[in-house]
Amino acid sequence: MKEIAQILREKGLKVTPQRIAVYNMLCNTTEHPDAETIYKTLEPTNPTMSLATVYKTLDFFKQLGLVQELNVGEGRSRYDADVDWHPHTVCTCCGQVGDLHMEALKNVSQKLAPELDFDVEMEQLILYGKCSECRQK
Amino acid sequence: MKEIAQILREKGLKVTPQRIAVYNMLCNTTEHPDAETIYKTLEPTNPTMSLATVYKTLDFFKQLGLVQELNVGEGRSRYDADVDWHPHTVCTCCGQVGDLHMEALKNVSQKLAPELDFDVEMEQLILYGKCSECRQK
DNA sequence: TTATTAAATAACAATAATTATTAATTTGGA
DNA sequence: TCCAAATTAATAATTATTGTTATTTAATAA
Repeated sequence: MKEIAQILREKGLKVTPQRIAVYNMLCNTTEHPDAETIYKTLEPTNPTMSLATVYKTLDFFKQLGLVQELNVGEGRSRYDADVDWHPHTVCTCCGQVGDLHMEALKNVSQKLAPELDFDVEMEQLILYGKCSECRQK
Repeated sequence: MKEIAQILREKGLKVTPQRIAVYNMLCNTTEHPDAETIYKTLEPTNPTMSLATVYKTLDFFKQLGLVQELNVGEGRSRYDADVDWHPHTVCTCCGQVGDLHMEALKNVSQKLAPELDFDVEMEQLILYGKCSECRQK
């Protein structure tokens, strides 16, 4: 886990308890939570934090490249502290959002970039289907 | 262009001017419009149609597999009458959303499915970057 | 052609996610 | 410790979408 305080200080940005709490929460989950979930999770330990601050902090981290925003079509954004490129899985049964780390899928488009009349900066691959738990039913 | 009236009739569903208007509008554009844009575009010719009807019609078509919903992270959904699988491009400069039709990118995940502990039903690939127009600046 | 009925629509209210505003607080440096 | 600028909490506002209901319409059969 990266030292968020240090990262912020290096960039000359202010270190606040709210930022540390949001970043640590994201680093310690694989659930790809949305803003509301992050807020609810942190509420017991950070009772004065507001939801708007969670949104602003996430936006701030996004600009810094510390978190990745993900929209799987639920009408709200999820967040991931793993900013290395990787595809995501979305279970159409239980809604679980997971990570895939497969070299074979990495930069699929980059390999085709010369053929494209498009300069790819970033790509996103989302697989919708049934997770292993839901398949067993 | 498919005959929407016939498709609806075959399935025993009602053919209404609103449904025909929405479907034809979507078939005649490559812009992947959102509900608001569809509504605004149809307003001159269908002055009594309401935005809620556009939403309901789109949802209805989605269930029927006549249109595809697409969320590229703008906080709203776009719609595409081309339901064959294809990746999408999103220009980070002008916001344009385009289609790609490349066999090489088709079913990327299906080829890897056996290795995955996940039963893929559908996949979505979005490439973010610069479109040809924006690159020339 | 008209009457019937179930489905669809328009109008509008309500909700949910997110962003904007602003006064008060806090951080990091002098 | 004090100060200035950045950040936060509280809350209002906005935007996208969905829900409700009375009215209208499409399809069918008399």
